[in-house]
Amino acid sequence: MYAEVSVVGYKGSDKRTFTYRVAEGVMARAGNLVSIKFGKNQTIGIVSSISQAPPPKAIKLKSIDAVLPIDPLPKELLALCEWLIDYYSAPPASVWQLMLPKNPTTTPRKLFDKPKLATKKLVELSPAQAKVYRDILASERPTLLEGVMGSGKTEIYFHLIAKMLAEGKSAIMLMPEIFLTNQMIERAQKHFADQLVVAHSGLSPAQRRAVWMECNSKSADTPMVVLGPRSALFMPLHKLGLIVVDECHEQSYKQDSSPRYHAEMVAGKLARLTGAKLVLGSATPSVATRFLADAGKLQRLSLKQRAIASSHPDIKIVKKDKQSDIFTPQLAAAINSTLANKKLVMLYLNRRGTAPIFVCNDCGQGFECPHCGVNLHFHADSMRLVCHVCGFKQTPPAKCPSCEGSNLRGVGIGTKAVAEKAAELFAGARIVRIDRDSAEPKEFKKILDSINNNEVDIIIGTQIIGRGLDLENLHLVGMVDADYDLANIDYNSLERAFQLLSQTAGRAGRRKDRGEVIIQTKNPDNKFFELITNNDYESFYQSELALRKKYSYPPYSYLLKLECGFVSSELGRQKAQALIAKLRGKQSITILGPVRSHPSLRGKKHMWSLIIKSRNRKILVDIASELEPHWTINLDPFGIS
DNA sequence: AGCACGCCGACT
DNA sequence: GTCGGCGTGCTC
Repeated sequence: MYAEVSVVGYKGSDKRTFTYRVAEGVMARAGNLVSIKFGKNQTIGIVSSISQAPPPKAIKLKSIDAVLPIDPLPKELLALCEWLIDYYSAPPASVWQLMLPKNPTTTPRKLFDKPKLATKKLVELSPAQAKVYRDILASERPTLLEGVMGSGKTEIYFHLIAKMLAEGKSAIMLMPEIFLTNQMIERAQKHFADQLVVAHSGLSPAQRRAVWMECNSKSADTPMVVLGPRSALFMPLHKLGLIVVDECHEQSYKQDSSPRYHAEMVAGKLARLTGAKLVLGSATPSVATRFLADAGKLQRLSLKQRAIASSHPDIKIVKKDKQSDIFTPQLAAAINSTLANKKLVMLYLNRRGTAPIFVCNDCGQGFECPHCGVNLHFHADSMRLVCHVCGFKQTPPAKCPSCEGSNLRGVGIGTKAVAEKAAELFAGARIVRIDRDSAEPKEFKKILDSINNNEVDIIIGTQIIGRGLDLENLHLVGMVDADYDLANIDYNSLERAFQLLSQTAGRAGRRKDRGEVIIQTKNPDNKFFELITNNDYESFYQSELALRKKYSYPPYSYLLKLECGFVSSELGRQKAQALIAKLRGKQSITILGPVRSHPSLRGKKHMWSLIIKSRNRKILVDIASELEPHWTINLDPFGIS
């Protein structure tokens, strides 16, 4: 007997399976994991099929060494992986690795104590929630659920999950990593107790393996709930009844290493393969997702009012001119009065460090990361120039290396500059800064605790504070420089800005207290701010969609982003030109580039990229599948730069 | 991923 | 010459 085996240790893209001999007496079935030799390495394979006939070409075959004592994987999941390889033109092994834990052979010790909670009864749904719940269950189509923060989406998810469990079916609930907080996990644990499995990034490899094994071995008989980030889609569940993708517009649902999949799309495919219900939830769905609903592919439901009565915050747009300080008088006054009322202030600026640029004032000489080619940011507290891509650090030189002048300085502002200035202006206020520089997991928890213990007056941070933090006492949100979010560097910048600013603004005010938001900008007349002020997603969507149509960007076209890198920059440019020449004359595509990538260096390699646009996705997939191996393939990239 | 092979420019 | 860095191809 012969087995077609997907080899996890194979990094190429041209072959999908390898044929192995199955020795007499070895029981191998499709879906089994097997231990095999590949080249000189011992690796793991997944049996995709078994056949009696030897392969047509005479090749020396190796034998399967052992069938691992693990139940065969769900066949829908194997089909999903096959689909993923085709749909994203991804290296097969990268897809198999998604599905398998690091070392599936080792038997786990007992790793964690499952909470023995009596299952807490679910809160009864309001009439509006109950209608949404019924419509989701009644519809053949997947659902796009539009609802602002606090509108009670989570309760609906929980009711749907409970219903599935009662029917003997499992559920997957995806959230962006940043929303997967202790609070959320505890809430889910209270309701689902030992039926719940959480797959967050804090798990050790051994715990991850235990969770994986539990899903694969138990879920055929005992339904389970998996709560996790995008990778949770690949948990081996045998009877799947429901997939929820919460905050489905979040960028982190697109994986930026191979396989470059989007969890929204993959969830859709898995739902079709398994017959599971699919719910996509967001207050600000991506233009692409909302467009699918308009096209009739999704049922659109919405939860208009917040479950907890409170109104949309009062949003003021304040003009900032070239001379303005970090804080306009209006923002400074609002901060002072908020502090006087013992309420919390949140200041948002989507840029870390003290200054994003460090230059010689005499000759304009800048400083770039030797590994990435991006400009280094200045951090005044540590007196370092830091690369925000790879973390490279250097001490700023005392003299300009080009003209020997000593007028070196930072230009522009980041969160550290805001924190410094705030400490000066609002003496006595207790200030914390939250961004990637301060948000090491344990550090982050400490900061959160101090906020919850009312030991903080002003929180300063990047987008992490707009998304992750849910604070009762928060009254004022100040956006220090909204123009940075609007800087038009990509076709989807506005969409991202709308999501970020409306989400961050939504943090202000709770219950009786109507929140206050002050947005500082040099262009207060920009129509965009009117839409933010009125929380008008619908108008934003319509105007953005018109732009996409005019310039033929998604959802009116598909994109393929290609990247290559060589030690010689010239060689990369030549390879790109050669590819363009080869594609010249091909129908229904537009090629943009080649341009130097951003970041332009990856170690010693100079990176070049191209964008290929088409209204026909299949054309792009075909182009991708015929490329030389030095190209990295990114279908449906998040932006073109 | 690793490893072998072959190409090419640099240097004794 | 030949050494080493770099790019490519191969693994049932």
